[in-house]
Amino acid sequence: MDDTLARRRVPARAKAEQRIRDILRISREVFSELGYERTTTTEIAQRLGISEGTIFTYFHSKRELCARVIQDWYDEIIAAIENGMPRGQSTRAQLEFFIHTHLRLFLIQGTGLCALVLSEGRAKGQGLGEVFLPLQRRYTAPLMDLLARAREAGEIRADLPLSLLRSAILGPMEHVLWDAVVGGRPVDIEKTAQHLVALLWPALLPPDLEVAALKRFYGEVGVALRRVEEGK
Amino acid sequence: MDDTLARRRVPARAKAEQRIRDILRISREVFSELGYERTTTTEIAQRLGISEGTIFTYFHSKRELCARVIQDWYDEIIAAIENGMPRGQSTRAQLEFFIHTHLRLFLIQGTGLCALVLSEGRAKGQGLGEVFLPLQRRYTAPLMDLLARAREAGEIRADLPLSLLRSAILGPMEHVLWDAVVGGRPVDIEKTAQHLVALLWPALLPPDLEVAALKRFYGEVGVALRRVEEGK
Amino acid sequence: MDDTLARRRVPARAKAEQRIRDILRISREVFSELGYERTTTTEIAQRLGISEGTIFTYFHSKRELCARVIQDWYDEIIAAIENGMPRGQSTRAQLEFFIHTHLRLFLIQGTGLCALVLSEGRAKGQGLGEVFLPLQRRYTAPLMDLLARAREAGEIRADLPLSLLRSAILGPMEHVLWDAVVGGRPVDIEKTAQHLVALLWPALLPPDLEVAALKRFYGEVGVALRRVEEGK
Amino acid sequence: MDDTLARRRVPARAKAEQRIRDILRISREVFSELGYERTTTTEIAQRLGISEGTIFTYFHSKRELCARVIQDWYDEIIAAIENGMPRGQSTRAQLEFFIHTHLRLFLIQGTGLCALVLSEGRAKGQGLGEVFLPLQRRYTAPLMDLLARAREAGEIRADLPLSLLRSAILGPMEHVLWDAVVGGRPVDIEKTAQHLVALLWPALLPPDLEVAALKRFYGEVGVALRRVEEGK
DNA sequence: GATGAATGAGATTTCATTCAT
DNA sequence: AATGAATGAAATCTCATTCAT
Repeated sequence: MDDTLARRRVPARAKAEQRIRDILRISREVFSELGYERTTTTEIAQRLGISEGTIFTYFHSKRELCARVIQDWYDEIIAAIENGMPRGQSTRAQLEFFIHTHLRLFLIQGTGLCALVLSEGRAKGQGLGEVFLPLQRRYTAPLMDLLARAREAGEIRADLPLSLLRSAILGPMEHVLWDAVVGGRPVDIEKTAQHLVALLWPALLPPDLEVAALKRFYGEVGVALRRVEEGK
Repeated sequence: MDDTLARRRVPARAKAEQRIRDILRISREVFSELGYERTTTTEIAQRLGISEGTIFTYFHSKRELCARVIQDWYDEIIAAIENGMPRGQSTRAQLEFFIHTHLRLFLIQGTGLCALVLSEGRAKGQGLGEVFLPLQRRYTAPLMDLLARAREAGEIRADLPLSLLRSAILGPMEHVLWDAVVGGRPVDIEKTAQHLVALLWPALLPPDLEVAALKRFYGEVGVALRRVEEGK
Repeated sequence: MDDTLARRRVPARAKAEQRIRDILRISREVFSELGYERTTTTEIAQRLGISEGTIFTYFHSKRELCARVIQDWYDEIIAAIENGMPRGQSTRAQLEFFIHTHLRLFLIQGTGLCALVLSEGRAKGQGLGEVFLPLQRRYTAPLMDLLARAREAGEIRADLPLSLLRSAILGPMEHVLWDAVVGGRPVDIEKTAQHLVALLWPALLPPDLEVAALKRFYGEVGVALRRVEEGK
Repeated sequence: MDDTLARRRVPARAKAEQRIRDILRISREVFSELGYERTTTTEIAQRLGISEGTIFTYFHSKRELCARVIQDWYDEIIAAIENGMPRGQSTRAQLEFFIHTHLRLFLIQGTGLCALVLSEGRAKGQGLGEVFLPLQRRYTAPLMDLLARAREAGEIRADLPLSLLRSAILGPMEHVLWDAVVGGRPVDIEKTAQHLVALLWPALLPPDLEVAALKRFYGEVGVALRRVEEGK
C-alpha cells in the first residue's frame, strides 16, 4: 500500500529528477570527451534518445548545463576527500589518502573534465570562469589545511610559500593523469599514489632536520678527536 | 631601378614568406587568447588588415593554421632549451636552467598556448592530437636526457620510474603558471625558478645518500667507542 | 452537507466558467502588455498559477484565446457606450459622452489592447482579421447614428462624407491616447475630453450657418443704409 | 574608356550598396506586410533569391535591419515634406500640402509600416522604441512649426495646447488611411486631402473671430436703430 | 596574389501543442 | 479536469570555406 502510494506520487517529481540526473550524466560524458565548444546539445540529446527541446526544459542554456556538470563533479570530489580524510593518522598518511583519492576520482571520468575546467575556465567575456574559482578553492582547502597544520607542527619545511608546496603536489598528479590519458595506458592507482608520496615527501621535509643533527654530532666527534690527539 | 629590380625579384618568394610569418604571428596571438573554437578567421584577418580569403591562400584550413602555430611555438621552446642548456655544469644547475627557460617562454605568450595544447590536443575525431605527441616528446627530451644521465651517475634516485620524476618537475611548473594566469598576478620568474629547484631537488636525490653515509659514520664511531672503552 | 451538495452541483459548469473568466482576465493583461507574438502561454499559465495544459483544455489555440480576449474587450466598450449614451441631450453632449467614455475605457487597460488590434488585425494569412471588422462596425455604430441624426436635423455639415467626420473624431482620440502612452504621462480624462469637443465641434458645424445669417443681415443693412442716404 | 574603368571599379563597392538597397527594399515590403515578429529572415532571403547568411553579412541582426527600414522610410517622408513645403503660401495651403504629401507617401507602402511603428514602438525591454522617438519628432516638426507660426500671427486658436491641434490633424489622417487599407478601397488622395482640410480648418480658427466682429456690428446697428427711433 | 561577397551547414534556443497519468 | 513533461518545427545567427573578378 505504502509502496503503491509512493510509486504513484513519485513520477511527478521523481521522474523529473531522474531526467535531470540522466541529462547530467550524459552531458558529463560528452563535455569531458569533446570540450565545451565541440559539444552540441544535439549530441547530448541523441545519446539520451530524447529530443533537443527536452534538455532546455531542464536547463536554460548549454552554458548553465555545463556549469552544473562541473559543479557536480567538484562536489563529488570534495565530498570524497572531506569525508574520507583520515584525520587521526600521520601527515604522510593523510597526504597519501589525498593523492590516492584524487587519482581515483579523476581516472573514473578520464581527464576530460579536468581539461574542460582548464580550457573553459579561461573563457574571457561571459564565461564559466566565475563558477570555478570558489570550487577550486574548496577543493584544495583540505590539502592546504593539512599542509598548514603540518608546518605549524614543524613537520614540513617553512622556507617556501605554501602555495608552492601545493603546486608541487597537485601539479605532478595532474601531469601523471595527463600522461596516462594521452598515452592511453592503464594506471595502477595504488602504486602510483605510493610512488608519488615517496617522491614528494622528501621535498616537503624541513631541509636537513636529521642530517643537521648528524652533522653536529660529526663535528663534535671531530673536535673530541682532535682534543684527544692533542691531549695525548 | 635598383628598387624596381629588387621588388620584382623578391616578391614571388620573399613577400609570400613575409605574409606567412605575419599570419602565423597574429594567429598565435588570437589562438592563445581565445582558444581554437572561439578564434575566427575573421578576427585574424581583421587584426592583420587583410581579407579572409587571403588566409586560405596560404593555409588550407583553420585547423592546419592552428597546427602550424603550435608547431612553431614548440620549435622555439625546444631550440631555446637545446641550445642554451649548460651541459658542462652540475645536474642541479641544468635543471634550474630548464625550469627557468620554461617559465620564461611560457609567460611571454601567457598560458594561452599552453591551454590551447591542453584542450585541442584531446580533440577526438579529426584532431590536432597526432601533431602533438612527437612535439611533446622532443620537448621533454632534454629533460629526460638530463635525468637519465644523472641517474646513471648515481646522482638521483633510482627507485622510481623516470617518467614519474619528469612529472614531478613539469607538473609543478605548469601548476605555478596556471596559478599565475588565473590569479592574474605577475610572477618573479627568477625567484620562482630557484624556489622550485630548492623544493624539487630533495625529491630527486637518492633517498638518504648523505644521511646514509653519516649514519654509517655514526655507527662506526659507536663501535670504535665501545672498543676503546672495552680495550681500556 | 449543504456545502458538499453545492460544491458537487456547481463545479461542472460554474467552476469551468470561473476558470474561463480567470484565463481571459489574465490573458487580456498579458496580450495588452506584450502583444500577440511576444505573449507566451507559459507566461499566462504562470501568472494564473496553473499549468500550461489547462489553458488548452478551455481554448483550442493561442489564436482563439486572443480573439476571444479582443471580442470581450470590444463588448465591454460597446455596452458602456450603448447603455450610457444620453440620448435625450444635445448632440454636443452626446459627442462629449462618447469621447469621454472612449478615453476612459481605453486608458484603464492602457493602449495595449488598441495596439494589439492595430497590429494583429492585419495578420494576413491565418489571421484574427476577420474577427475585427464586425466588432469595429458595432463599436462605431453609436457614433455613426449620432452623426447621421444630427446631419438630418441640419445640425452638422452635409458637405463631407460621414466616414470622414467619424475619422475626424476617432483619429484624434487615438492619437491623444498614443501620445499619452508613449510619453508615459497621465491624462486628465475630463479635461482632455472637453478640449477635444471644443476643438472638433466647430469642424462639424455646417460651414457658416450663423455667419451666413449675420452676413446676410450685414448686407441688408448696407442696402438699407444706401437707400436711406439716397432717399434723403 | 571612362565607362570601362568606372564599370570595372564599381562592383567592389557599388555591388555591396546595391545589395543593401535590395535587402532594404524587400525587407520593407515584408516587414510592412507581416509586422516584425511574423517576418522571418528566411522569407526575406527567399524573396530576394539569396541565402539567409547573406542578409547577416550586411546587417548584424533582424532588429537592426528593421530599425534601418523604418529609419529610411521616415527619412523619405521627412525629406519630402521639408523640401516641398510651400513656405511662402498661406497657412492653409501649407497644411494642405502636409496632409496631401503624408497621404500620398503612406499609401505607396500601405499602412504596414505605420502599424509596424505603432506595434513595435511599444516593444518594452530591448526594443526598437528608442529609435522612434527622435524620428517621430523630426517628422512632426514641420507641422508643429507651421502651427506655432500661425498661432503667433493670430491665425489659429490659442485656447488649446498645440499638441492637441497636432493630434487633431495627424489622427484623422491615420484613421482615414487605416479605413482605406482595412476596407481595401482605393483612395482619391487629391479629394481626400481637400476634404480633410475643409473639415479641419474651422477647428483651427480662433473661435468666432469673424463671427464676433459681425455680432459686434449687429449690436451696434441695433443700438443705432433704437437711438434713431427714439430721437425721432 | 588578393579580394570580399556569397554560401550553406549547423548550432542554440523558443514555444504552442499533445498526451499519458 | 488538471497536470507538466515531451515534443519538434522553426527561427535567428555564426563561420569556415569557395570562387569570380
